[in-house]
Amino acid sequence: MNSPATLDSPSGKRARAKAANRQAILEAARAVFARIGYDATTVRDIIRETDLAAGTFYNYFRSKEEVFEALAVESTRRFRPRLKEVRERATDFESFIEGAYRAYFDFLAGENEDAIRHGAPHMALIGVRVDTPEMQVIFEDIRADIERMLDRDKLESVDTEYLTAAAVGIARELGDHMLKRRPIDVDEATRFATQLLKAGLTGTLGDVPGSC
Amino acid sequence: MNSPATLDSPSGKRARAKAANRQAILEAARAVFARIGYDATTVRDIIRETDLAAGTFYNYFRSKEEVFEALAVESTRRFRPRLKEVRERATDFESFIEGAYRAYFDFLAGENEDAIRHGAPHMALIGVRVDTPEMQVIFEDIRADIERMLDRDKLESVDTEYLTAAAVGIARELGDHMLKRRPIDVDEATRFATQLLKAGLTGTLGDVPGSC
DNA sequence: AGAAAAGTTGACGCTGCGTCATTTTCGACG
DNA sequence: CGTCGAAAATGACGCAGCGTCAACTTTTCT
Repeated sequence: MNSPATLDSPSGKRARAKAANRQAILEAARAVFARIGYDATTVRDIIRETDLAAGTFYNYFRSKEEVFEALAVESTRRFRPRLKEVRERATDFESFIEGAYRAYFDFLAGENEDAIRHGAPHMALIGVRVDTPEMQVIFEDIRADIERMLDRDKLESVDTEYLTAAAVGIARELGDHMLKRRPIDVDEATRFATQLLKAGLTGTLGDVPGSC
Repeated sequence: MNSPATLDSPSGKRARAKAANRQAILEAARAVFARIGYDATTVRDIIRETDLAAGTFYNYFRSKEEVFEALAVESTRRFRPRLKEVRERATDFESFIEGAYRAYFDFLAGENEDAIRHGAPHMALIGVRVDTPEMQVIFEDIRADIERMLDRDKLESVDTEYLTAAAVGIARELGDHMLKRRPIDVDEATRFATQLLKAGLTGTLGDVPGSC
């Protein structure tokens, strides 16, 4: 009659400990990266933050780089469902773009709010500027979305890879600058990015001159 | 009757050696970064590529990070005059944007052509994605240019920081993708970026609806 | 020429890395 | 329960690269 386990904690004590250790290392790493910066951080710094021994670290990750990557993957994992929701709600190109930008800027603000609150000496942008495979998956997601939206709406004579790259570039750079302003204004950044891309696109699509 | 020195090599033997050593270290670093990647590179790897001793490295740079930064500064130093020329030739906003994008993409292709020619296992993008102070200077340059162009042309009710960020973001991301295509087509990237930003801007500026 | 200043050298002590033999913990089964 | 094998944790060890520094060499100045 004992219920076997909750959903996210596996059956045995063994497996539970394993998951907990992995998580502890990830959290410790996040903390240390934020405190002293990624470059300065050593594997020992990370493991010291947990109650594990040095050797144990290597049961979970091969290196500090791999921990970082895992953190990045974690971030993208958290972001993807948001994008999916946007995709499902979107009725046309504009609403998709707007939703996607809002989702990204909002996510970015959320991810960095701890770091910001604590003065964030370093590494405010965990998991953002990195080009992990997971990041490329998101890129392709967006590209596919854009392609679909364009098909649905109008022409498709656009270089969707470049268009996606431009959209993503705007998001990244604008996001960085948004984070530096106080108060952080997600709406403002969303409006700016959306309008720019929307207008830019109609201008690009409407290759045909005199479309008025 | 002995001519003192050429223009770029200072008077004494001492000073000349110093400049040469510094340059040797920078070139060695560039080579090693390109060959085995920035992370894997050690100060010893760099110095081994020169005929200097380990200790000598530290007479010139505090760390491998500092060498990298110096390389980045070198890159931006080489880029800035190109931007200046564009600024001087530009007659209106569009020609400036086009010139700036072309200058950047061309520069990027040039900077990476060695790495690309040699199979570029790593580190194709030296001095690009880094946010050095020098990079921020260029950002501000561009922003000032954009502001001036907008004043000259029309309104100025735009958030020029965000606009610049968007322009730069497009350049960066598009540039990355341009480098991955064969053959590398600077014209194509320039056309795409220019048209997108131009159209986006008229759409943004022309907040007034029905501008036809 | 001789002395002082500037620069180079490589050996040294130290820190952090990744491994691995040993020990501890867990869970399966009689 | 007790026993046993597998899984995981531990921390000491050898090693690699770091940054320093006292000794040495080269240049410059007078």
